[in-house]
Amino acid sequence: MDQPSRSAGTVRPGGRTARVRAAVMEATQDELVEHGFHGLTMDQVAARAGVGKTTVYRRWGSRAGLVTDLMTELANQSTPHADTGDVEEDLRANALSVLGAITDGRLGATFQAVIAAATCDEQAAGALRVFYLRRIEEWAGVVDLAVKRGELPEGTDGGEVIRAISAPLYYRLVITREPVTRADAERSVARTLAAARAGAFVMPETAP
Amino acid sequence: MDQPSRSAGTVRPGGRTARVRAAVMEATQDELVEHGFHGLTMDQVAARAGVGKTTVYRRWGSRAGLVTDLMTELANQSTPHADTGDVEEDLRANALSVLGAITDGRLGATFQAVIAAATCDEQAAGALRVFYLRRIEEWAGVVDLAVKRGELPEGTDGGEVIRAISAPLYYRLVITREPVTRADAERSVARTLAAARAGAFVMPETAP
DNA sequence: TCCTTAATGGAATTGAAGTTCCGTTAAAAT
DNA sequence: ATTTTAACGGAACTTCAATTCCATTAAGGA
Repeated sequence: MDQPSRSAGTVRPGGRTARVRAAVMEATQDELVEHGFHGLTMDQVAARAGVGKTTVYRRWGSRAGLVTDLMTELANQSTPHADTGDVEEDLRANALSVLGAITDGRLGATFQAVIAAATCDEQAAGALRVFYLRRIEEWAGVVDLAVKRGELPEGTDGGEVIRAISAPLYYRLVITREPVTRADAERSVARTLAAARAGAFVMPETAP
Repeated sequence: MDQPSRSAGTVRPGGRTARVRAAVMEATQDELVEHGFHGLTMDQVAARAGVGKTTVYRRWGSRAGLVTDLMTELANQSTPHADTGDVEEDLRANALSVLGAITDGRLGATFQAVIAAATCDEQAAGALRVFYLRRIEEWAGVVDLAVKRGELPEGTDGGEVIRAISAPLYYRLVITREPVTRADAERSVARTLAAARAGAFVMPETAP
């Protein structure tokens, strides 16, 4: 068979190839919004994009390949962290951004699809991990700044704080499947901040 | 076709029917451990259980039906919450129990499978929600006791505390897909407790 | 013990997802 | 403008999960 394949679309990326890619990505998102990841079929995507299904298989290989590509695209659009001069405000901005990514119609459907895809595909799981670890690293900066300003204890682990902010939201989304609201986001910020101020995010020294 | 079906196996639940059920549940778990939810097929389960696949389809309807049944069985085996007289100990017991459910070979594979199933099936999602909401309600008791003992502020929301304990563990498991360790469980307890002591889990009064 | 029928299981059928074949189209180089 | 060949796309083919059919087995009541 043709490879699942990073070879197609790289040598002549102009004109037609680019149009095909755009149409397929667009169609994939539309299908995700309407049917979710489990209802996504290569056939439907191809038809909707007005493209031969051979092409979709050749360039993306599988449903997971499609959502992985979509995720990679989102990763490149990610914005730098907030910097309002106040940790609480910055963390709130982060929480609301996560809330949006989860609940927002088109974007939310895409994220939820990638999460679903990650439960059954290594490639999608990898893309998801890379996306979030980058994002965590980026936003950890607001904690470092807060420490420098003396708002939080010396040694507070920024990455862990950022994880703690979004964890309850994803818990509701994936595990208990309760609605995720703005109030949940606000509460998460308040609780994480309380713990951080109490020094619960100060990591023990590991270096000699 | 036959219904997906709650009618079969209910009128004559003795002898053969019970044996078939036990064999199928056993085989389902084995298959989940080896191939995960996405690699679970009705065919394989039937073969492994030494049972006609018609029977599996008739009684469980789909892969999601199988894992849902498994989940329901686990729900009935759930144990009462700890009561050591010390919130920290009790919450640690909860965190370690969650950790075990996630990482333990056979049990962990089953839970992860149900979580995966829930991303693409309403029935499985419902079973998952019921399971966790029950569990949360059960363990919320340790917080109520702690409040009575004066260890935590009056009005602390037990359900929210319990959710906060496990949220970071599931976040690592499902979203960033990092290994989940005992240290993560301990940290989660420490942080949640710090926030709780600071009153961050006291819910605003809603009654007049 | 015998009878009724619930429940099972082997085998054939269906159908949709995935794959391959090969001719056609159009980038990009000359 | 011409040539080369990357990339596309229609259609036939393959594969395997899901479904249906019907004969067989054995619970549970008389």
